[in-house]
Amino acid sequence: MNIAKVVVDVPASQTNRLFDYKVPAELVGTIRPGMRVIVPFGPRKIMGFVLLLSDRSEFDRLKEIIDVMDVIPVLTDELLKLGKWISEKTLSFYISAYQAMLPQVLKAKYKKELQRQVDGDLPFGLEEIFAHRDVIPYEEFIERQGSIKSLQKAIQEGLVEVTYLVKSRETKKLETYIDKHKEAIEIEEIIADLPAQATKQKEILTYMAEVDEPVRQKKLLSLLHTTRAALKPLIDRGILREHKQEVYRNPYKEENYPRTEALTLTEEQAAAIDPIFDRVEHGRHDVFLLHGVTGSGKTEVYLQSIQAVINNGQEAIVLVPEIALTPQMVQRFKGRFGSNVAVLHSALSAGEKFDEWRKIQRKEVQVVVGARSAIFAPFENLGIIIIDEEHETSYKQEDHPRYHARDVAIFRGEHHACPVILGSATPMLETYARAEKGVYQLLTLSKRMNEASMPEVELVDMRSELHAGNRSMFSRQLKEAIEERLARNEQIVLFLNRRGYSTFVMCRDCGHVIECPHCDIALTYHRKNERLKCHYCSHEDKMPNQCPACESETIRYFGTGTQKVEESLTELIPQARVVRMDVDTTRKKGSHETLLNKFADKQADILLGTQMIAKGLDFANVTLVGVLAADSLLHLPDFRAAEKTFQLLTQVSGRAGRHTLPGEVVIQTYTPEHYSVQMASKYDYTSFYRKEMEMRRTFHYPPYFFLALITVSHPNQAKVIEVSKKITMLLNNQLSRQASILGPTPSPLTRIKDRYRYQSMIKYKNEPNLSKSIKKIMAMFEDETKQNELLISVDMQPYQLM
DNA sequence: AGCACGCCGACT
DNA sequence: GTCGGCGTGCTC
Repeated sequence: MNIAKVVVDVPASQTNRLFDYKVPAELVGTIRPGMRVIVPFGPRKIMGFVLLLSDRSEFDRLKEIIDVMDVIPVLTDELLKLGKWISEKTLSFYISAYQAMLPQVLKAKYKKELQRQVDGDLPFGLEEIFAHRDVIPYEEFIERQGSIKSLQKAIQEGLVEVTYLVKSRETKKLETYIDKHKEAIEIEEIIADLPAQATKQKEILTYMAEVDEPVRQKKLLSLLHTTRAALKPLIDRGILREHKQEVYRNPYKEENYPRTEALTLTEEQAAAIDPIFDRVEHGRHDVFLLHGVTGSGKTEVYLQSIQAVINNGQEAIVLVPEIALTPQMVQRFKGRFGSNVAVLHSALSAGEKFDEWRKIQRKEVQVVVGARSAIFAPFENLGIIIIDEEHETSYKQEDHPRYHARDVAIFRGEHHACPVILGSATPMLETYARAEKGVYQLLTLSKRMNEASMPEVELVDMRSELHAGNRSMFSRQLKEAIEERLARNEQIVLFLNRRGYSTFVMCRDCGHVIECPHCDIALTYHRKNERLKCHYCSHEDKMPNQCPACESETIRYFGTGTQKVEESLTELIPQARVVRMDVDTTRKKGSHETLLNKFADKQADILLGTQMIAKGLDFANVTLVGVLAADSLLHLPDFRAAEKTFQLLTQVSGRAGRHTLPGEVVIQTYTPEHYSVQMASKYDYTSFYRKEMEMRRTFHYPPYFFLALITVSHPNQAKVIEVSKKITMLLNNQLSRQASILGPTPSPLTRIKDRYRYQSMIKYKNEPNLSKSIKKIMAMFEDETKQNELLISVDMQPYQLM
């Protein structure tokens, strides 16, 4: 077994395969699959992952592995298999899939250097750049405009050599520890012999004589109110000893999390958790959809399931949407499981993430709570995988490899024969459909805990507000409700969805929105040429002067932001104290927490915000939730618009009246009759599901059809159109008649960074050869993709149609 | 992705 | 002749 099959760190189609290397004698037995190695590749040195060890190779002129970068494999056998599967599923390179499963710091860093080979000055003007140094970075040579020709000549004459370096970025945090180097009795003698004025040294020694373990230098110095100046002579004299010890960067100090106990489950919760316990106990894989209304106690079900897994000696992964991974959320897991939890969150520094990851790798924790990429936690004895808010679109990675955490979870669940729990108050249509078909097991929590009822929802028709002469963005009902709460000292959450506020065109009189006749999707307004376009099928229209439905002339496109809302709010109700939370006010680290604490401490009456306040927040004193514009998401050029609207309204409404005080929700909308608004106001998921399924069937969207999105981009628009058309044609030839190919059409974001983007969408039911066909087509453009600036990207089961 | 090699036009 | 631009093909 002295031949290693290696995936090299070169993301290109020609190198997307295994390369064989000889394992040098001194590394036989050390090198194992899943380790990173440094290998020669052409004239360079690069990093690679060992996938297999073997004793044969087709290739007879093997080079040797230069070095190994790990002591323990960074990828387990399971993750090696998983990476292969992901790259095939998402049509991405093996190397990209493996890199995506590891913390950033394990990516290799490359450096190219020039090394002087002779004494004395270098000829051809090279000495000026070397400036008597033996080694200089190649980068510097280029920066200082060194002549490549001269360099080549010098290399040929053996005066200079090019060397390549491969480094890992990982750094371990070290702390200094102080230890005794003499017996306690000896130390007492030394204390007695110290000069009278050496008080601090005496204190230090007295302290050290009494402890039996090494002490953190930092702790020692602060405890005795002294500095290293007093410590140094003791170390120099060999009485004490210092050594560096690795410590974890610990962003979540355990002491900050008061411990909590398991709560008594409601009847519904108990019924839901039983089948989960059963699968944990019997080590059987199943996917459960835990469909529970907001405030029904899904988290408690997770916590107790995890406890069972821990008792079983196994491990648990919990995925939470990035945006919901708040301190409040971390508290719930740390509070229950203490230091047995690792947290992986994008707000952590690269080093902190690495440390958390290593706790998992070394099996120092049994639970990991994190955003999407935590699904790759290198556990080897998984007992459960939980995906909270499974409908969240952030579980789909938007760049290569474009994987969905749910698919990865199910792969791992099958491998470990353990249950996968998908939890949501508003499951994705695809998920619920699978639960209905019996592919997933449905578990339902229909009631809130503490007998709290769902808040009453009032729909306000903004068209009639307008007719009544109210042109502000606050309806009379909402204003009144806010004032009522202010008078009672209760709190309010106001929700504005800024993202949706884009460019759909709506009549302010009748609420009519201009849609594409073929796609049932709002047309997008293009300011430049005053035209309306469909981003799915390329249908185009000119911007009308009057509403096609009611002939009113108040038809416009929409656009506004939270800042504007805050201004008009303080104008309307000057006594209100407002906290605004959006991307702008939460950019700084920790500001998220600061703002929420301010609201929790009742230093503010109103929490005004975007997406980020829709989820997971739990404030007992909030009795009113206002949604300023329910339609904002509804008319995005996206077939999931209705679903997203329903989900958002339901989530936001769930923020009110979660405890003893009853809650109320006011939803402002221009289309109160739309089924997603209607059903959300009644908390009627099932009816919404039926209606939306009908739409999806009619318009050939998931879950009835699968999608694949091919995006072509290039600086030259004509080129993009030409290539996209050709691809569409080729696809039409290769796919079955059941499949339909839409486009090419300009992407919603048609030009990014001076590149034009066009896309084609494939809707299909059963195309076993689709991946192969797409690969074949991409291969046809390979030459152009390389030399030109042509880019073809494929997204299987896309979420973001941009 | 880099990097070398080699072919071809342009210039000392 | 030979320098340098860029297209082509390879990396175990």
